[in-house]
Amino acid sequence: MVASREQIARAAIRRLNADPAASMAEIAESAGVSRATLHRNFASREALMAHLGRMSTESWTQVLDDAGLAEAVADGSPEALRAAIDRLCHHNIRDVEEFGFVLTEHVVFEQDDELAQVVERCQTREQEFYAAAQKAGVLRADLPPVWIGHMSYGLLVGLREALRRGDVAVRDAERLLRESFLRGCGAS
Amino acid sequence: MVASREQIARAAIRRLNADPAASMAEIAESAGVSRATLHRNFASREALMAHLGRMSTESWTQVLDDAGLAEAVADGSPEALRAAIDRLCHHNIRDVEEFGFVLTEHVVFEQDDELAQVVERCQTREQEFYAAAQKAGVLRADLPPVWIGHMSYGLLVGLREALRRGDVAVRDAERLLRESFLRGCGAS
DNA sequence: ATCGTTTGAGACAAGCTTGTTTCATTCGAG
DNA sequence: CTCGAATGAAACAAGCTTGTCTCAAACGAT
Repeated sequence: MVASREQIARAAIRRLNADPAASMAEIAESAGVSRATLHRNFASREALMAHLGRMSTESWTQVLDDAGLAEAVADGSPEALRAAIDRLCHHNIRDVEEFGFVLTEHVVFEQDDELAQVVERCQTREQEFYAAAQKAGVLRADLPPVWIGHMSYGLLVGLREALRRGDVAVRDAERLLRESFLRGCGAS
Repeated sequence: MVASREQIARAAIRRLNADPAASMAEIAESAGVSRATLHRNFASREALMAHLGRMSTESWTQVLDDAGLAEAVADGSPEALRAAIDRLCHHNIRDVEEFGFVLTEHVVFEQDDELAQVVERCQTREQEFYAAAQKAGVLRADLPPVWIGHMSYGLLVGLREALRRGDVAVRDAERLLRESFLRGCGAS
């Protein structure tokens, strides 16, 4: 069995998604390798967490790229911005399914300055996009972009919990996220 | 110094809000008592957590009572239900400020069956209220009540994070929560 | 088949956390 | 003031986790 570094990392993510407090021994077991091999690939738990954090932030960056935020902002038309929001919801869902546990594990980022910077850059990108969407009249202007970012984060946490408990089907997730984000629960 | 059980519990909450992984020694220090006294009041960490969990669920129950959900459902008028939603947002905010760390510490509840039942009862109460609000046309009917519950939870997590990082002022919290919950971020 | 590499199992030390106990000190009610 | 109760400091054992190391076995390319 050739257990590559990345395979181990993916197994670690799966395990930590189910049990955020899993020990290195438990992670190794989930990955189907011995504790020794796990440590040969990741010198310490901190190193493993840093790697997972990096994977997570890279995935987030990828989400923002895939959603075409920059292009939508450059375009500036309401249609382009609206479409970007839809894509953002779409890609965020796969991100949540994959890296869910990172959402509430702030410790991962607080340890590593470099990682914290990437996170902040992603947040800034998002907020600038939200601000552009406000300017174009796609998002309401009476909510601070920074709050819209936190709200979006919160909705993802709630969605993850709903999926984890089986209260929401994956196929409904995108619609619920988009509708809740854009229109809320109030009857129009 | 008379350090009552409840004073210690409150100090523990404050500490755990700032550092969810705090050890018993750190909690004792934050409470201004020795480790021995902490253990005299709470035989084990599990017992302390169970007590904090109980406080949290009692507070949640109190929030639902104070918001007058049952009365609003009995009344049934859109105005009464709308007012109850406002009160729910209002009381939820003080709950989040106080018991924030519990939001993402599911472990607290998964340990204790009795606690898990109380949580479920609170969730059911909320969802029944949401269903009534949908029936009265106050909340849109195309979102499952169970999702509205998770969404509300998610918004509270996001709000807590926003408050914790100083991105949102306490005085704005209620309005942001209410507006986001009811109308979302999309421009009408 | 062979040789170098990778792996697993296990032992090991170190550190931290938890929970208990002891004992001297302090507090507070009477 | 006095005495019982509560407290703090310290030591202690036990358990878990982390990280290292060794060695034999399995693997894989040649």
